[in-house]
Amino acid sequence: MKKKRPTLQDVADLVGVTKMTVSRYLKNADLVSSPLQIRIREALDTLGYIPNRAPDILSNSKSHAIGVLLPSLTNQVFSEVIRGVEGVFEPAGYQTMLAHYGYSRESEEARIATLLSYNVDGLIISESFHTDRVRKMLEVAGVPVIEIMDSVSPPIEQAIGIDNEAAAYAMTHFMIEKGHRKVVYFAARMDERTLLKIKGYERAMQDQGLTPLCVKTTSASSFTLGATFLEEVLKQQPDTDGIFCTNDDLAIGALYACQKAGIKVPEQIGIAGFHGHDISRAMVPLLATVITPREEIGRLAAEHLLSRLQGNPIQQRVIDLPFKIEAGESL
Amino acid sequence: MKKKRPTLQDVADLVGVTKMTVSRYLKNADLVSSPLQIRIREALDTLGYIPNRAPDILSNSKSHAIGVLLPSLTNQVFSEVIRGVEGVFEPAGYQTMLAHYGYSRESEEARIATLLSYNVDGLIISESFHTDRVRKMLEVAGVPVIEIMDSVSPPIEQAIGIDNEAAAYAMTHFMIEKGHRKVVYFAARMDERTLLKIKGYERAMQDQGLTPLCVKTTSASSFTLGATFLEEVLKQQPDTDGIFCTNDDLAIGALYACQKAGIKVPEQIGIAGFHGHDISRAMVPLLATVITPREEIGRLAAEHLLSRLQGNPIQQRVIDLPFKIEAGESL
DNA sequence: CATATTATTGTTACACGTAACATTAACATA
DNA sequence: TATGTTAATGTTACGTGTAACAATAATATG
Repeated sequence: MKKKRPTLQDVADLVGVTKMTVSRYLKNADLVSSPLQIRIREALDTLGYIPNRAPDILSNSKSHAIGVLLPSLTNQVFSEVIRGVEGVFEPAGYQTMLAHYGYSRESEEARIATLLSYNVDGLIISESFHTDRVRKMLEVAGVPVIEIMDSVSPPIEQAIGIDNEAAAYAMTHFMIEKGHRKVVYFAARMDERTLLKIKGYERAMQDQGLTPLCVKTTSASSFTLGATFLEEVLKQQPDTDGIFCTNDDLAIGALYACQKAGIKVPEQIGIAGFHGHDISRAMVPLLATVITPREEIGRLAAEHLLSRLQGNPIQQRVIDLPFKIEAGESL
Repeated sequence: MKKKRPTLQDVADLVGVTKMTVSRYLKNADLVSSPLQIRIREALDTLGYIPNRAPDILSNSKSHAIGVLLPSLTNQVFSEVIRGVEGVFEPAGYQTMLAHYGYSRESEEARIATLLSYNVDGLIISESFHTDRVRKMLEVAGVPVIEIMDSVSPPIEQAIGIDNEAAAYAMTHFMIEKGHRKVVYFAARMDERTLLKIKGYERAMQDQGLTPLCVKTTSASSFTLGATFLEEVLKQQPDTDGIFCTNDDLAIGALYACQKAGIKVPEQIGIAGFHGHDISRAMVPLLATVITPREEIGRLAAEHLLSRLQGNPIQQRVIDLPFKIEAGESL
């Protein structure tokens, strides 16, 4: 009953040639004679032929699809990474298959297997620690892989990102320079990058003889969470005079909570975030934050992957991109 | 040189059975004898076998992949839609292929063709107007299609969304009720949904005997744009006492600009946004906005698509979800 | 013990576009 | 006219997992 969609053979039959001739037309119209070009074009139109990549993928395993595996698709950070990736791959004629693993290693394994089962030509993934099973899969699959977000070393093949630990160290140091002493760190999610940032923060505090203090949760960050954390800290450590948050969301939440509570920022408490989203750079007061090159990470990852798909060798194993300390008005 | 990744045949050879037996094991381990189960498991492990969906897609054209086509992948609205979709399809064992078309119809055609060339089992798309070519493609492909975002009528098959025009009408009406008379509309992008909202706004103004005024641009919205628009309007229409923005970004940008310029919100100017993102519901003052069920749209679209993939008929052609007027503190 | 039944594994064919090679037709040149 | 060259189209084979059917072995039943 449900007629299947037309194949090349159907088109060829309508024209009265073999499917190979139609295939040639599709690849490059000038490979067939001009009268045939017209008739084939008409037949394609009449039947509404839609190309089918499956047989080609099967016989030469080039899918022209690349897999992008991220912890989350909603987090704004990763949205911007995706924009960077798509900006390169879409014009290059590659289809991106996005997957997310919700920060779970098990899920990461399953997602990579799925992407590979669709014969993606390359992978962009976003953690630097991987289980042995994942490493084996990537090796066996033999597709180029790029790890993004942290400039981790040594990478499986190639890594592109920032030095999260150094970035957190720098911002903490900057806050101390600005006169904040009792600086508390607000952490959420507790993923790999957050752990690195905590390390940087703690090191910076200790280097100045100060005592680090971390408020943590494994759940996702949000504006509300920033506010909740602030209340908690003010209750337990009323002399806190600085808050460094693992991302802008927490920072903005904390800042609004201060405004509501009548606490002056930055006079009474200095607040800093991480990433430098648009909102942080438009709000009043401007948020102090670490500006990270999220879109560029995506763009570069895609460009390097593309280069390797074109047969070029790895150019640079680790690409460490610069971050920037934005002073804002909240410190 | 580059050893290709192992096939079922390689695994079968190692065990000393036919690939059919291994295929059975993969589908349901109990279909093969227990001693074989162990040996197959070992062989799979040794070789690091990765399933290959291509042949199956080719022979029965069920890919267990669904295509999601959105105007933009970075816009927070669509991020949340994606979350809703993935929340359903991921546990159901479907891989989503995301694509975006940057609000261009040409690109929409190309992207749909690409998704179909990978034999997606179903499509979620996000415009209600489509070219004839697109309609033909969808018809020929014979896969279930769901249109999301606006509760448009009549849909190709099924549409899920909100009534954008009614929502804009309701908010405009609410602003007028609150005493704002010279309400200006800030529009960006000028996509289908924005046009509907403008229509609702204009109708509401006219119904109250007021003159609608729209500030427009085809470029993307941003916080900065909201600020720019505000300056412009204050120069040209200094007696403006209300601003209704096509999304929260513009509204927040305008609100911050007011704060910087010393204009009191809502006393001098009332400001309203659209969508009700987290930030709008956390900021000071709370933004008046239309709360839209973005994630639910994604979730419902996925659930209905899944139901149809399981062979069920269309249950309801148009699903019109409720929006909510959030009064906030900015009106 | 013979036949029926079930459990387990094997065989064959298929999906469809394209690379590689083969053929035919058309034209040019000596 | 015979041979060489090019242009245009055709033929064949291939990739890999699985449905459908076939065959065999093992067990049960009368």
